[in-house]
Amino acid sequence: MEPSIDPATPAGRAARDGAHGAVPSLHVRLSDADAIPFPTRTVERGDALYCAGEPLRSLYTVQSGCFKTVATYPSTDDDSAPHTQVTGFHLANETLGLDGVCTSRHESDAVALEASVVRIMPVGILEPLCREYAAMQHELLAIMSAEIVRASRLALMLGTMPARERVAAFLLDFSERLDASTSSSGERATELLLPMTRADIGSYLGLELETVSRTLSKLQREGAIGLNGRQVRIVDRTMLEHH
Amino acid sequence: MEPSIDPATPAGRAARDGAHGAVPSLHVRLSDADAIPFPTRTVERGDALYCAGEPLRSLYTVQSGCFKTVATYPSTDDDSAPHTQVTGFHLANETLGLDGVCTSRHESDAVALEASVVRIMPVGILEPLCREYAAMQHELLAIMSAEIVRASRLALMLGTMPARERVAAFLLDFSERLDASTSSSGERATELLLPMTRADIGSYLGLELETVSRTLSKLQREGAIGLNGRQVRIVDRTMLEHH
DNA sequence: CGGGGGGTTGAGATGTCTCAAGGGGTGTGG
DNA sequence: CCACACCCCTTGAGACATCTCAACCCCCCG
Repeated sequence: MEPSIDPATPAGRAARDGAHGAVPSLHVRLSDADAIPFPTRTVERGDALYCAGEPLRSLYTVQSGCFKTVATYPSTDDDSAPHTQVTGFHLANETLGLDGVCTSRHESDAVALEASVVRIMPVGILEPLCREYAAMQHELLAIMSAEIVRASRLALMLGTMPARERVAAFLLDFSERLDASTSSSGERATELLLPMTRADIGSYLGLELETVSRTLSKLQREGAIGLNGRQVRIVDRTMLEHH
Repeated sequence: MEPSIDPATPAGRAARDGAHGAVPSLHVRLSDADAIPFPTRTVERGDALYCAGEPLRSLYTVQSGCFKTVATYPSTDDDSAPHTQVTGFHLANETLGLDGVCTSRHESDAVALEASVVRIMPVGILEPLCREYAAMQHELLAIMSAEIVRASRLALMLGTMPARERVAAFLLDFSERLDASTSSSGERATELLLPMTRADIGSYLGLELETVSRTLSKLQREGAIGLNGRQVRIVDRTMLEHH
């Protein structure tokens, strides 16, 4: 029995083409909802949009700003500190709360990394709406599916890549999504202002903050990026992509 | 027909019950589809149910047997070997293909680890059906959400746990799901017959197969498990859970 | 001015990987 | 029926990446 995963099949290539070089991303906007007058809410930097365990009332689309989602996981029951990890960063036009649908409770905390605005889409309204409009239902399913893919890619990255590649992939992905969020489609952002700390990045990438810092410094020394605190300039994109 | 997300629906409960302490899991059955005469298909051990890149025609529910899903990811474009990883194992009553909805193409390969039977649910039928029946729509959303949670937990595990905890969590999760799949609810399976190789486990857990082997051996020496090739007996559950 | 959060960098500890050898099983062809 | 090949698993020893601990800096804010 040979599982025979053929990386050269047309099918395999097609799948990868959509993936780009970088990692997760693939957030999608619930565009059909644009026409609907959902209310918005402002969240200050450091405040939680929702917390793990709270009943799920709504899904949220980021209008402006940036969030991190943080999952907490008991340290296999008792004793010491529970495992905790940043499971994602969410920029404008991306949707938050999808992981809570299954249990009707939020599975993670969503914390604003800067002053942000979200559009509130109550699930009690969203579901009937989706039953009415096929396109909308399909889009919701697509968004959820994309989130599955995003999480799987994160897992793949955490399972297979060394620190350098993880950080590089993170930067590339972030720049792409920054571009997508400003809808200045075409070229990608080359000047990034990271709204999160090194510790956040490390948590997301499965690294210690020192490792993140060191890796960024090394990328700078090698001329791949410019670095000034949270200001990052992507100097040599191919250097980040190829290895 | 209950439009809102109700934590007390059978689907909701099923989803939560699967969560438990261990890691991923959280597969749910599309129970409402039981009444519908979807066709089935038999897949021989080692054969692919679908491959990455293929257009998404159907979702599949495992009737019997076991699958692994394998994601391939180009090594940041060119040069050497592409990253590849087992992103999940799927037992009876669990649903396959969810990650393909967003792109209408499968994102990974699904390979049978033993002779298996699946129920085929064409998306072209499933979506209209869900528009008709609120409960079914909700259940599909819940399943997809559960898959997001599962993938996030895997990422969390890969990002934060040492080898020993990963292997222990894997065994506990597998035993729980084995129990769930045989619907002998209540107590959990204590005697496991793993259908996958050490390499598969390692790929899934972000470890080398040698590390998996060593870790299993150590767990055996310490009296937490009994080990005989792919036959695993869980001797001391708390030893696996608590650190 | 003092304190605290965030960031950088160094040096040693350590867990996992890598490379290598060897031991069963099982299927197949002589 | 044996022999061989192949896959899977186990175990060892050294290499290496990342973690851990620690010191220090900067900046902002009270």
